[in-house]
Amino acid sequence: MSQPLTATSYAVLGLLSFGRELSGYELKQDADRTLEFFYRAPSMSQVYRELDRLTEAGLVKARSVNRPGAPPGRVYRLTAQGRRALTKWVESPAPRAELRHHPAFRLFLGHMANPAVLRRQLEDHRQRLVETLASLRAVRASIGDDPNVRHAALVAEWGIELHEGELRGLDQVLDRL
Amino acid sequence: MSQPLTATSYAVLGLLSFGRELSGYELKQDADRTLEFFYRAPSMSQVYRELDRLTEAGLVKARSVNRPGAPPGRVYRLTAQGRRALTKWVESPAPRAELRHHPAFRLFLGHMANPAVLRRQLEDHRQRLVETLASLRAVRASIGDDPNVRHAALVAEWGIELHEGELRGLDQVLDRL
DNA sequence: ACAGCCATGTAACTCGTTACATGATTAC
DNA sequence: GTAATCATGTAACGAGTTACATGGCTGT
Repeated sequence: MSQPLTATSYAVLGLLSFGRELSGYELKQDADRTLEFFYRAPSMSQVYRELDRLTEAGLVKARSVNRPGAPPGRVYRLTAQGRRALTKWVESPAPRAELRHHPAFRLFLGHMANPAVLRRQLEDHRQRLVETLASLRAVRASIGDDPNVRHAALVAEWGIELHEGELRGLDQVLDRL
Repeated sequence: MSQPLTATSYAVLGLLSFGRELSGYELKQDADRTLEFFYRAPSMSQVYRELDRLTEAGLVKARSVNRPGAPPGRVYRLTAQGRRALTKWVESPAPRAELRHHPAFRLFLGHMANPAVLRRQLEDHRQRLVETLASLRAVRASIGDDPNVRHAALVAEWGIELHEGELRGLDQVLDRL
């Protein structure tokens, strides 16, 4: 009996759905570069655990490789069954988006803090927001209009609007604080 | 030796920092109404576990009560030590905001889905977004300019801008899809 | 020879969840 | 009397984290 898969399992499956065979290590790097913007990138060890699980369930298949410039390892690809399972998951109703907004949490409890410290917190967050926006714009630009990653481009555009809204709101807060 | 507290512990502590004594049950309700907008509201059982932990650490204090219209129970209040601990936490650097955006995740893997099903997913999310915005505006309006909950009002305003940005981005995506 | 990256895993642990158990009070 | 709400917990589990362990390959 195979245990039920989680969103993280499908994240790994999803990264393999773009056609390239990937090692656990490469999967982690991909996750850090793409998934990170709208989901949580799993830890290295979690990636390997998911790969074991997905292999056992027959959704991915490993192949041993000896690549130049790297120690021997394994690369994974989707099986036909994995492809079907992924499609089914993508088409199943998505749970609501979850937000764990620590800086907003601090603001909510602002009556407990020194006002200058609170403002500093928000300004630090503003800096990170600006950086995130720059990364997102760089990602969007690097994609161009490659139809292969059309949806990734849309996600990037969506993320830009979302973060611009957050930045506008934050500036408003800093004004009124 | 008391175990280290988590963000959830401080959430409970934070809800008690507005001055009212609250029961575990009331804390859960408050969390669902306020925290929910920018963080995760803990489950009922988690709230009780945190209260035990915070009591043991001397950060909150319980008092037995018999209120009309309810079975006997306990209400909690912050201790001076709890107040200090909370201030220290609020003033400590906030981790970055975390997003687990399931609908964006589905869009990212849109190449695996039937286009009509994908669009439907996004339209369902749009509906929820509109509802969230309405709730946030209602919360903001109900607060008025009560200086006691000034920061909560700012969080609501911030949330409105953020979600408006997300909605704009989503409509753009739906246009281009 | 040593730093740094590529690569794979195990062990211990924490957080938080769901399911379950219990029972008082109030309104119908 | 019975359903809904208020109220408090326990037990079992799951998902994911950090810390640790291991080792090969490449460039300086």
